[in-house]
Amino acid sequence: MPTRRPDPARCLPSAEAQASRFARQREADRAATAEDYVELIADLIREEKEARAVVIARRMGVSQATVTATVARLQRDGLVETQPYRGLFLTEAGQQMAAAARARHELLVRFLIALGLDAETAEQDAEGLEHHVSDKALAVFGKFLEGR
Amino acid sequence: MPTRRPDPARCLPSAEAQASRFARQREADRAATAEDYVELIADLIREEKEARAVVIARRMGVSQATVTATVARLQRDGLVETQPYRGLFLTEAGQQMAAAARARHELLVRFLIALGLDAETAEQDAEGLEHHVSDKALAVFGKFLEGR
DNA sequence: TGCAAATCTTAGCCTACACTAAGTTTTGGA
DNA sequence: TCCAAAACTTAGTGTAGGCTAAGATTTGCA
Ligand SMILES: [Mn+2]
Ligand SMILES: [Mn+2]
Ligand SMILES: [Mn+2]
Ligand SMILES: [Mn+2]
Repeated sequence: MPTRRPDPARCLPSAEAQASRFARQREADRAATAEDYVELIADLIREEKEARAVVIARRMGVSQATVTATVARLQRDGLVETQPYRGLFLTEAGQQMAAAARARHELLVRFLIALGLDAETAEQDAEGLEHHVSDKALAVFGKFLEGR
Repeated sequence: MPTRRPDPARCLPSAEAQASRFARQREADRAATAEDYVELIADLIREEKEARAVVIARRMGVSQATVTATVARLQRDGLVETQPYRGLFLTEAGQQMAAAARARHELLVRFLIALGLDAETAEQDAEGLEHHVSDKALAVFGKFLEGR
């Protein structure tokens, strides 16, 4: 009987490796709200010329007070600038984050649809997956799309 | 010049549709910690006969105090039972959640690797993606795996 | 042009999930 | 057997991201 290597799927990773995966996850979680906001702000500016807090509240499904608080954090973090009653604006950093978020979002949606998922589910899933997919995985998805 | 339908990718979804996607996302986010804990607890029980809080702290990369607090919530939510100095146990509901989490996790890893991603990145990404992938998407991934 | 409605802010509250520091309890080995 | 180390809990703190209710400011239209 040959000594068989344990099935990797049935074998725990080292504590350190696992801990660092979870730590990276927590990182991504913390960044997710910022990404969704700047992506939405960029979309609104492109499609409707301005990004008003009311509209963001409506589209995020959240109260206006929550938007005020969240935007204050985004401003503190140098992603957004505000002029009350005049909408929100993205800083350079905010525009870069928005562009990256949009690219990830759209690639994911195209990938999921190419695999046979319906459009609405693809959009729904992409909204969450986009924050947890690595650049390496995105590259692999892109390659899949190219190869039909 | 034919009237052309707007490119869906360049067109905002309705406020209601978008809000409900984000709401679903927030749901998934809230469930993620519980899923990771019960999955880990199940793995530890299977691989090491018991799931001690210390070990969970080490593997989650988190303090023991954090584990105490989180486990209290899991217990409150009927997923886990505890006997101090004797490890953690899963309730029926906890076992079901763990099994589902494990299945999603493993399918995702196999899928990512099949697409050409390296194993470590696949594991890293799966740890986050697993909480945001719908059953429909998983079904599609499974089909892809079957078709080689 | 003036005021009602829309927009935005403030105040006060809550939960989840992190942390450190300082206990308490259990266990196992000399 | 007993005591030091390991395991666990408690207390106190902080931030993110939600909420409602109430107040302030601006806008637009009658
Ligand atoms: Mn998103
Ligand atoms: Mn998005
Ligand atoms: Mn996970
Ligand atoms: Mn997992």
